[in-house]
Amino acid sequence: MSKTTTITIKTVAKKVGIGIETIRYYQRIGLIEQPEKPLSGYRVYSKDTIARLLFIQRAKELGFSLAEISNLLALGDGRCAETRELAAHKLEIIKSKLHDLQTIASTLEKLIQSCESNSVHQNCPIITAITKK
Amino acid sequence: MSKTTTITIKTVAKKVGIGIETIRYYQRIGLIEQPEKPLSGYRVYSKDTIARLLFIQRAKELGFSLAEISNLLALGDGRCAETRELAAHKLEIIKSKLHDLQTIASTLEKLIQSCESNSVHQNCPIITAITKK
DNA sequence: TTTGACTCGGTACTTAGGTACGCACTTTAC
DNA sequence: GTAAAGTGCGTACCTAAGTACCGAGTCAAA
Repeated sequence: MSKTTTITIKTVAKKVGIGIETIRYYQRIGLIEQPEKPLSGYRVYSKDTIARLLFIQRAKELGFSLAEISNLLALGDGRCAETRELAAHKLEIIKSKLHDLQTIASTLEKLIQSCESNSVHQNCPIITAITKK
Repeated sequence: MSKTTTITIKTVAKKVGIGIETIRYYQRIGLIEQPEKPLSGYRVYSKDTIARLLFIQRAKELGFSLAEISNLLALGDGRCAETRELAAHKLEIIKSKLHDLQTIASTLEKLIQSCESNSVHQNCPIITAITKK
């Protein structure tokens, strides 16, 4: 009496929370496999595919690119050191980006402040600062 | 007796520190103007163009997109409040990105640590964590 | 059985910011 | 005066991660 839904691509998309086109795209670039196509009819997906897609989603949230995720998946569960290497490298890049953004934010903050304390309507300090650095 | 170099596109590129193709690209998208072309010969650039390009470079360093820089340039020096608005909006976006990256960095850091204290060769904690979140 | 929803497969388009190429000219250096 | 270097212009290509669209086939419900 259980609803044995055949898992079509739409079901997968819903479960994972992505679009059908995205799944097809991942298939095109080889990030996930396409299930065999029955002689006639629609392709049927497995729970493994859903799990893999969920993995991909979470890795994306951690800032990994699809290419990097592909590597992570290829490494799998058994090569801890290499996985750690990948993660550490990613962390370095993220830290460097963080640093850059912090510099940018504090510069912008200063510019905005100087602008706020500017009563003259002419000669915007922000523009001046960018111009004359 | 002074070296009156005609400012050709290559001169501009060198002074600003960008490629010729980039200058042409900026012309294509209307970010900078193309000087009139003499009936025969090469286009001659002005110091204003160089200044404008330097402005663009610095604004880019502050995280502004070319579209935003276009707005900044259109606002010019006289509309301080609007410029400040643009900058403040940018700052908000950058702060939000900063926050996201910080979250990502600390998650990654934890994962890497758990991986380092893992003596077993099987079941990489990083993969496990991404899988089971 | 027919209609509407779904799927397949392929191709094209999107954004942002360039980069590259090819051909015909022009300018400069020797 | 001739060769090399530089320029103009147009077009195509690049990355990343999708998104959109099309025609033809398929499935499910009424």
